[in-house]
Amino acid sequence: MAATMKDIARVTGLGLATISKYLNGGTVRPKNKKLIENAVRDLRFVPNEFARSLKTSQSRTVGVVIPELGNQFITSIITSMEDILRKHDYAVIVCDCRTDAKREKDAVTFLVHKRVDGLISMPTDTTGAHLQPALDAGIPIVLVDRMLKSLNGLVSAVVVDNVDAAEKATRFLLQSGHDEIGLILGNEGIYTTQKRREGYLNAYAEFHCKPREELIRFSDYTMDGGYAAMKALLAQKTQPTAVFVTNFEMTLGAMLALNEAQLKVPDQISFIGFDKLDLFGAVFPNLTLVKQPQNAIGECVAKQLLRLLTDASSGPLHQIITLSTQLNEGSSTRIIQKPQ
Amino acid sequence: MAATMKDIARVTGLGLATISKYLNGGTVRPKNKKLIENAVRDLRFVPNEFARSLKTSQSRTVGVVIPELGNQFITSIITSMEDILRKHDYAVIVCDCRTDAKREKDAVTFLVHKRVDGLISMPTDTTGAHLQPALDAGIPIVLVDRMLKSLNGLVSAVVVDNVDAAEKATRFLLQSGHDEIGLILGNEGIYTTQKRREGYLNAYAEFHCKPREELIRFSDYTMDGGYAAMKALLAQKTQPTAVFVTNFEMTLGAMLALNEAQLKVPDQISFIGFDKLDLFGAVFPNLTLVKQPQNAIGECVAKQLLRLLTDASSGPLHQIITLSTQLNEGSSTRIIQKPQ
DNA sequence: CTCCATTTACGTAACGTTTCGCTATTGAAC
DNA sequence: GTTCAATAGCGAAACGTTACGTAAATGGAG
Repeated sequence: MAATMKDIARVTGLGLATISKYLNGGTVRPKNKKLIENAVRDLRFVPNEFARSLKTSQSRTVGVVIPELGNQFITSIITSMEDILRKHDYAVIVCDCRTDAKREKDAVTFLVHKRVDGLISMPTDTTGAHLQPALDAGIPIVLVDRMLKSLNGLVSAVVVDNVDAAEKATRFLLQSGHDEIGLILGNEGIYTTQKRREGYLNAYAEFHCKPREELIRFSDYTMDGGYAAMKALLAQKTQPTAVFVTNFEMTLGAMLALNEAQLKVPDQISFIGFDKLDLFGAVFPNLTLVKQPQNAIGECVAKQLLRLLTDASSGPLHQIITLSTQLNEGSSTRIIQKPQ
Repeated sequence: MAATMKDIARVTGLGLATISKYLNGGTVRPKNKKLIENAVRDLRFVPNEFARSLKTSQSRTVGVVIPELGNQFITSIITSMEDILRKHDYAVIVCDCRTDAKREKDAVTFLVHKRVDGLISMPTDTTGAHLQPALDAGIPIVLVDRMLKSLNGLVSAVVVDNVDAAEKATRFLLQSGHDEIGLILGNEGIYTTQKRREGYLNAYAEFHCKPREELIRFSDYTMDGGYAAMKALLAQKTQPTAVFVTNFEMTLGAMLALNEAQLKVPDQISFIGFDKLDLFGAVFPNLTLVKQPQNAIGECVAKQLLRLLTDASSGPLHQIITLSTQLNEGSSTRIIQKPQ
């Protein structure tokens, strides 16, 4: 049915190898070039990717394993990533593992079997064990948002400067006179959790003081988790005068808890959230929040992977790239007089 | 490097065809079965999908073309769809076309060249012109959420009963005594827009009356669009006593406009939104809204495509499947005494 | 122990590319 | 009109499967 290179060869009277050369950007005599171009058009020839893949061992396909497609932070990264990769003729296979270790492992195996050329992973655990099959197969890997120290040197990663992000937010609150700053973090074992905690403590250290332990709540990066953590903070005898929440979903949950408790922001409590997404504009206008550069992250991941996929020579193979965040000042924080 | 079937044949002393037969579920003598299984394990044999695809002309891959990955309604459909397809060993290539006709067309061409076995499309226009390359290539297509009448019989589709959905919502408001019900729709040319408008008018007809034309606002299914449309409704001399907004993003935008106008829901205005997503739970608890069965849609799409991909015989090839919606009563509407 | 109907095994030819190692062609310089 | 680099073109052998058509092995019946 569909035309093959053989047909082109027959029609043009040229050899198979010549057609192949032309199609792959090689130079052929102008006369033959015309000949081939006409035949390609007339026969509606489209190269068979299967045969090409078989010969070259490349699928021009990359796999993406993420914990949750419903997460806007993630989809906004994927959008810009996919855009770039597709421009370079790479297809993106998305696997949602629903924050489940088994599904995550299965997804990687699935993708390795599909013979993707590269893998992008936002790991749900801290070991990175699920990546072993890809590592064994020699498939280049780029981690997103979360490092896995055990895989240092074996994979690339694109993360944000989490320490700095948390430091900036916390410092901002401290400078405004707050000293009882609640901190709502994700799961204790996760990279971003640890870094953000570190930044928070650094800021306190700058001000030569230490936060009460009870101000730091580990949660799980979900809306419900954020809600519960905020409730717990409010239930304490000494309520915090400000709260810093460290991801999008928990920010929503925490705000819900504040609304329920009828606490006015910023009059009764100051608030800094995380991740600037369109949505916030609608529901909580003017929240002060830490803005991660999702587009830049997506682009960076795509470019990093393309580099690994093409010139495997230039520079050190694997890199850790750290992007910086911004503190977007809204009107959800206020300056207080510290009662002395 | 990697083991091939030839290696298995050599190690076991069996023929190539026998190995192939076993791998494809054929019966071999128990003794040979053991032999092969051992060899497969020892050599870590994994079938080469490239070669397989070349022979069978199947990629075991499906393409998905959507207008916007950031849209939660869409991602929730994709999540359940991808789950099922992957279980059947199909990879899902996602192409976000950003509601852009050119990108949409390019995406389809890209996927056809990648030789996907099937295509899932949520069309951004009403012509379906972008699907031509897939149609030409004989690739089965399943439309999601939006029908294209011009393609009737050529593609399958999974939609919800939009007429009924709008009818229920509007009827509910009419029964509560409202007769000035604002309606915020999407782009005028789109399938869902037309159907939802139809349902709204049907409900009015049941009550033997007609809405004022100015109550019906066409917008564009974006948050900003919803915001503007709501503003426009509120700017009219006769303000509606209730509003029905017909998608998720516009619901957010409309609520924002209400908040800004300091209108209390439902005391000053009754409100029915669209699409029940986790998020609403947090930001506008207890909104009355039309709930579309995203999971069921995703499942249905996946199953429909799998049917087209496998037993191409059973039943009529292409089907239009209509799922029903639910009206989730919250507390954003109230019964009013119609001033007589 | 033979025979025959069933199973199971196998050799081989595709599938449509890319690439290696040559040979043929080209055209500028003499 | 030769000669010689340089450039283009070519034949054929892979890549690793599947599937067709036939050949061989099996084992119950006679």
